[in-house]
Amino acid sequence: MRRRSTLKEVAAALDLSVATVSRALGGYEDIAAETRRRVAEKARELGYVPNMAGRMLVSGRSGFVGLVLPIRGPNFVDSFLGEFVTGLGEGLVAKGVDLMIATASAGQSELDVLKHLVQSGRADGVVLTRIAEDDERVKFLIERRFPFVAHGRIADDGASYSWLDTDGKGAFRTALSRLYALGHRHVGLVSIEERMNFRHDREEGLESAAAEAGDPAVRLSIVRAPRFDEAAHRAQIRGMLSAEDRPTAIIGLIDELALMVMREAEAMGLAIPRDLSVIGFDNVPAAAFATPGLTTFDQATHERARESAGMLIRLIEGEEKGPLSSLKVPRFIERGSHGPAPRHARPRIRQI
Amino acid sequence: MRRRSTLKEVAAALDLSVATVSRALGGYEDIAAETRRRVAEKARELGYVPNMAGRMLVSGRSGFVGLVLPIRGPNFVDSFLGEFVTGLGEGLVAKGVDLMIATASAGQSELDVLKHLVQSGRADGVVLTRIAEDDERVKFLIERRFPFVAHGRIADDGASYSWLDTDGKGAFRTALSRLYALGHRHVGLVSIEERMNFRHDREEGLESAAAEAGDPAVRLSIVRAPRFDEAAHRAQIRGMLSAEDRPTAIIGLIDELALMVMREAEAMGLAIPRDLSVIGFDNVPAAAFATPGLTTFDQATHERARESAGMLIRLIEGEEKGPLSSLKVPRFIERGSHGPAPRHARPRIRQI
DNA sequence: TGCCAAATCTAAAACGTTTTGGCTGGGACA
DNA sequence: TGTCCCAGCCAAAACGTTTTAGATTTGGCA
Repeated sequence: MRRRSTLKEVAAALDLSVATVSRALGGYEDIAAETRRRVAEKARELGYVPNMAGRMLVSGRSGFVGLVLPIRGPNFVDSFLGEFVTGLGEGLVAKGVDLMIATASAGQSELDVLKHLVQSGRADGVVLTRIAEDDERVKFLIERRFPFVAHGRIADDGASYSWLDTDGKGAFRTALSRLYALGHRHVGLVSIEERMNFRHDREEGLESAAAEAGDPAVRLSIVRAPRFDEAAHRAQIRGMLSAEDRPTAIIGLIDELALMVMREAEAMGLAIPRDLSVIGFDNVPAAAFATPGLTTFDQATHERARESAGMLIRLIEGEEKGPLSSLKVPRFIERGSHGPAPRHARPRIRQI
Repeated sequence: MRRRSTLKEVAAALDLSVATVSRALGGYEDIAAETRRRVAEKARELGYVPNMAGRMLVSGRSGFVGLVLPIRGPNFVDSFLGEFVTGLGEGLVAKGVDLMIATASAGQSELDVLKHLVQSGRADGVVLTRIAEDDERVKFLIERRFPFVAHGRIADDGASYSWLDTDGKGAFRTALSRLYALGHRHVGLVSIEERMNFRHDREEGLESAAAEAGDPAVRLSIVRAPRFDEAAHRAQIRGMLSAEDRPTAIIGLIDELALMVMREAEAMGLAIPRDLSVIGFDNVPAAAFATPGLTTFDQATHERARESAGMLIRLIEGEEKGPLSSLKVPRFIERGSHGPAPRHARPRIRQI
């Protein structure tokens, strides 16, 4: 088993100086091509791998990009985050940057973790997910002039920092207009309580589309419960479905909620899409697999994550001065969970 | 916004030497208590945060532990891995160690990524998940004498490296004997094709328990499909359920598969648990939420991950010489998805 | 032959920390 | 009074790299 060797050792083996070896490996032009070749060969032979610490020390960069996992639990790494992390990792590794994942330990807030990350210099830039309306992490980073990319915008000003986002507003407008065209007039939305940006965005899309329909018959019913409180969500869904004038279509803020609607509806004896149309957002794997398949929107999380990696690296390298941004329109995936509004008498709800 | 300051600056501000400041902050006894106090105060005042690179360089440690994400996709970060990552992160941060996540980019194997991680010195130790039978990563790390902890054992020798694992064998024995006691004689298993350790372990448990029942009526039907090939799994499940002499109980190697069984069974008009008992493994959130709730085993992934963090750190610090190991028995979570075998499907033979 | 520019290489400094092996001054002790 | 010890502090080296400013060599040309 060969020990890791250093520049000094490679230099000694070739009777060159450390500086020459360093520059040769760096591909500098002021080193003769032949020398570069010899150095490269010897380095390989000795199993030379640059020491990060040495490099970091002089460059002032850590070669890491940080991601702070949100604190919710116990399984807050949902399929979105999982996909995001892998996409990010792939995008970074392609540029020779590594990804560090920071988690909060008991008693630490997400902001504390972020501060530690930034101040210790363990990361050269960070990626933020799940931007809240008026997010304190964003404020901190901007004030600190620390490179970051946010997955999601802040409600008001989108100009002062770099972000990339999905057009949830547009997506939910699309959803409503499709449903409207299919005859639905009363549409439900199962949403969350947290003041997240994407929630705001999507709800706004739904509301604006409803208003623009110019049809007094159009009606929206919105219920909200804390993000991970399944019991509360279920209760609200049941309440919505067992109301005398229940919606003929229900949209889930995210697939998870839409799938919950489907299951509750089925448990109550409603057939989908005959008695109820359901639309989600995210296109999680389970959405394709549900019966019927869940109609939803795909935001290509994996690709967006790769893209944010590239964006962040450009920011860190200082290649770009101004903030970057990118808004992508999610793809509408039509499966079997939505259809024409039921014409006639509604089936009796099975009491549970 | 205050710039990060260095030891030198703190030293200058107090008219002390860098060495003294370093030792004072390190809490060494050969620095007067009063001096230590003054140093600590000034360091706080100046916002001193130790520079990792400097520290790494002299200590030879990076302060990182690595985890290589398995390559499968697109969403290979399932709920197990998500929970594992957060648990690991929490366990590490408590010790001042950070977690780096390495992903493979196109064309790289998981082993390549691991090698890079180890050779570049970016991590002081690694955690391995999803151990295959005869895992090449394990071999590499052992040969290299690189500290690591595996979540899962290698089939043959469990002595030569550190691991922690769940007693899947015991769990599946439990599952079978419970089902047997409830009158089930023909039990199905929906498994995967990959030669993973946990698969081997659990299947063995089932088979040994079946053999030990000493009842010729006991019969096992096992089907296997590639881990992420949902279509294949569904087809196999349907095949199993539509057979003339279908099992009265089906066990899923993991909850995901068990839930799939439940959905397919319901789609085929079978009531659970009246017509079919289903048992899973993992206790994913969806298991509690399914109707009826899925009976399953809980391996407390989060806590196990924390534990592996502690184990790995002890290994890195060199506090422990010999390999460490820990085998935990998963908790049997009885929900509504299993019950007595249907009478008509099979004559009662005898109670155990 | 002498000079100059280009090509190639190098010494040394710098990055921020920890650790080693002292140094210093004062009190205890003979 | 001289010697020794000890608490408290420090200078310098070391870790491995990159970069800067220069040194050396080579060959062309007058």
